Amino acid sequence: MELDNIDRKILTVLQRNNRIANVELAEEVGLSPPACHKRVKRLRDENIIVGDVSLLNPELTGNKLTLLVSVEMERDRKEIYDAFKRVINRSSEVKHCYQITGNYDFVMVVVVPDMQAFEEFVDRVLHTDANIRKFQTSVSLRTVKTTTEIPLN
Amino acid sequence: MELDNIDRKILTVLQRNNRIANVELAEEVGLSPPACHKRVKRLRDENIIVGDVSLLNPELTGNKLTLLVSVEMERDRKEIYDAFKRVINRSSEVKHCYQITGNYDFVMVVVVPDMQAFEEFVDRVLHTDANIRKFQTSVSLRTVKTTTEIPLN
DNA sequence: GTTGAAAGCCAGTAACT
DNA sequence: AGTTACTGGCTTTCAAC
Repeated sequence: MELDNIDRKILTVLQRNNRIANVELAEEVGLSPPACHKRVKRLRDENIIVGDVSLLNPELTGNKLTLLVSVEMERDRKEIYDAFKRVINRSSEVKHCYQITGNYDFVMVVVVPDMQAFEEFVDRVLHTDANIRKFQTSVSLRTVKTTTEIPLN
Repeated sequence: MELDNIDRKILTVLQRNNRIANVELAEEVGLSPPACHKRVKRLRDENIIVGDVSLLNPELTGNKLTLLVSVEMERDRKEIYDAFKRVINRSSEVKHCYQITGNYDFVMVVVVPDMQAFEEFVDRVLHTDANIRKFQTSVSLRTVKTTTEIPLN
């Protein structure tokens, strides 16, 4: 599926504000409301837009600690990796997880209310997995930037 | 501001789907539509909900490369850090950036269309900053997980 | 907090270019 | 692809409880 200029305009707007009225959006991108509506529908149907969500103020939620955990597995075996991925996806503490090249195999961002909750996470997810050789944790002092926006130029 | 159980229910739903009709949301959380509507309005007014956005399929946008870059600064000076943070916030390639403890000072997730774009980013943001001692890049083979949801329990 | 009602705007469809 | 025209439904607000 190809995105033309109007699609990109639509997506740029919706990535910042998806509660905009279709009539407004239509005007911003230079289309009639139904034409705009059809495009948005198509973008959703074709899974260009995969979700529509509210973002919460992280400071107001009581989740105060952000940690970065690098993980090295024992062996580069697919089943081992897949099992680990499954656990990660079930763990609500894990905000992001990337499989990477280099000294470590995974890096993840973990958000918890406090250190005790992190220790519980470590016990539950990391210490029980025999396939993890080692992991290294850094404390995040501050989230400098985090965005859901993908630039479309 | 305190969140009660109903607020948390509302936020849990809206973090997954903010296009739900107010009537439906009201039913899910066990309120009348006007009462529910007032709460959602309050949550937005009080900046508990900080944004409402569409999420795009990262695979369909032409941004194909995700890299993790760890950065070590020359000195731990606030002005140096602040200048760096400003550059990061202006760089649309940077999706996330955390200031951390440990060997490195920052870790960031950079998304670009290709390696050439990453090299341009390195030249523009990293090589021109005399306050950066070194940086280390890992290629992300796969995004195992990424979520905007904050657990509210 | 609730119900009920009213207003207006918008989403979503239809018919057509 | 695009438009205009329509309508059913929803948001949003209000009053009264």
